[in-house]
Amino acid sequence: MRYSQAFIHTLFEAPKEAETPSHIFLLRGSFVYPLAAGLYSLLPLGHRAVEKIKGIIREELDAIGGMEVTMPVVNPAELWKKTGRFFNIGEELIRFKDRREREFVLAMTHEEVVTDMAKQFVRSYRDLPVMLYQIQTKIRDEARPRAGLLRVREFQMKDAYSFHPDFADLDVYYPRIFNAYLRIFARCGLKSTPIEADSGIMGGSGSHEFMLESAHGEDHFVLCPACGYSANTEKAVGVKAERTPCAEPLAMEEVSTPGVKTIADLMGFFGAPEKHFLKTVAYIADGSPVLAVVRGDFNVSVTKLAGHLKAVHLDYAPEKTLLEKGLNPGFLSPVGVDGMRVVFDTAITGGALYIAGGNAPDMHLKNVLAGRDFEVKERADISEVREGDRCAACGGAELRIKRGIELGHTFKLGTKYTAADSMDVTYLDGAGAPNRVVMGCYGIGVERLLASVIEKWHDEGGMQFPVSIAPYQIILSQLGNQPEVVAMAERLYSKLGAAREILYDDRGESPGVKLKDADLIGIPVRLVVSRKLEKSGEVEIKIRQTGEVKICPESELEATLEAIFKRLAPSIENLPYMDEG
RNA sequence: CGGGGCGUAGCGCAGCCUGGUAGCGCACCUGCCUUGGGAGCAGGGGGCCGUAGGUUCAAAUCCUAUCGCCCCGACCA
Repeated sequence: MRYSQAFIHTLFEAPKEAETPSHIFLLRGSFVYPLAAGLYSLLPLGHRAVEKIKGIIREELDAIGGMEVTMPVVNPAELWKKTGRFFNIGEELIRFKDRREREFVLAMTHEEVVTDMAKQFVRSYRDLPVMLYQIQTKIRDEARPRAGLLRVREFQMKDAYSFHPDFADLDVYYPRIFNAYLRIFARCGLKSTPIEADSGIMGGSGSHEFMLESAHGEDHFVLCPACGYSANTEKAVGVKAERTPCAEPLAMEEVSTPGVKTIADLMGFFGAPEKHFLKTVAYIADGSPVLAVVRGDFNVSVTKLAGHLKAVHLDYAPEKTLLEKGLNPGFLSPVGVDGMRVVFDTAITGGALYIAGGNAPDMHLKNVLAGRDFEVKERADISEVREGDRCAACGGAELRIKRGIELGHTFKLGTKYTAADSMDVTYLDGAGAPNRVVMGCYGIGVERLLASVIEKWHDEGGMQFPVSIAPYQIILSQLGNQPEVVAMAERLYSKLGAAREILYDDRGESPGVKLKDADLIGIPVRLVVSRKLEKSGEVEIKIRQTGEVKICPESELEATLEAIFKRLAPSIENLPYMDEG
């Protein structure tokens, strides 16, 4: 491609809304163009990079037996009502009616549609297992799109679905997709960290998120530096240091605390550390109020609490509801609560005295003792791990909390969508008996992956693409418009263009502009021809990621490039592969 | 949805407080010149000042409403 003919319009200055590196460089480099909040057009450079990523995904999924399909974005609401998601999902799911008043949704994933296909065509155990995938537009009306392509409302997602005769077969298949994911990210130049994720009813090792460690990530995960245990913060389990029981339990007493509500205020008021308090938070779980009690130095994990309660909807209880129940926000307490479900965190043990709310305005209770002043009927791990908690897996090291971008998610779905009360998908086994189909689902956000690569691979001057997903492998910068220089550039362009994708900067711009643009758009290998080099029959080769520069005789150029590209190709060796049995 | 910030040319900004012919840099167009790190000279095109009301002889500027965008938080099947 000749730059002079290309639809590439780089910006000297970034639009002020851009703050994260990937957002800034995608805009400046003419990769994307914003249409509205969270909605972007992919310009030619961005489009090409995304197509490269999709190519890698296709290769890896085809290699483990996947078959690509295409499914509609507009889905009949009826299908989504069958699985319950029409009702369970909030405003993120766009619903509308067509001209005949029939209800539809815009698909945010395709479990319903693909399961409907499976229901139609999977009849026999001979049809299983099977894996179908699609790379298509998904629509989610996100509350807050942000950071360019990292979180958007319309995006391409690779979604894969596997169907199995039973759980054992899914367990056998799962490592293959897990390993394919590791290869996909590695081939895009990223080191991904698979972490245990919340898998709801499935439990165990049923779900993994593949994280890229990044300061601009919006997710947090826990990592044990000693044993390698890693998990989503919401799900991660840590060892909670217990408080030592007091020798002589003092009697509970009321303390007037006008306007003192938060743990921080209370610490000041009582002159006691965080862990001496009980933090009581009121939720509404599927319509019923629930109190969650954790120690003052912990926070409630909504995920763990919802999992424990088996609740679909879990929200903070509105102040109004609390007052109706005779509860006072800011002074909540497990003491003296009747007729309401109260869940205690496992950190709250007997023997130690606590300071709790008084369940009355402007009042707290001192010297509260579990078992004496309130009953602990229900105990569960409902608190979030903290940086520095000890690892529950190896018992030794202190857990670290990292920020990251979720690149992909693998999930043993089980029978959530194939169950009788959902879409009811069965097949006949060898004995002619009906059996329930078991599913797995596996997603990757394609544009987010592009943005993640830039988050990882950039410097002050711009992007530094891995050769595997760069929109062009080579940029040929012609510096000087002397006939000999032009002739040499043209010669190289046609000769190298046969084997590589090459962007030939033939513009009449000054050298500074051309070189800055080459850096900005991050093409991995830059070739320069100039008057000086032309005279000696040489070409300059610069590698964008490393900054290495070498001068190469034109006659040796192809062999030299061959070696360079071989060296630059991302490796898929030594990844934390799962045993495929 | 809560908190904060911003809407003036494609991009970055000034002008607004104190109302009076809409400006600067980059980009773009023409010509000359120039080719190793965002060159030079000369000429030029482009804006209902987000939108709608109001105040006023007069509104980018003051008032009201509304829409949009960004950041932090909540939320994220």
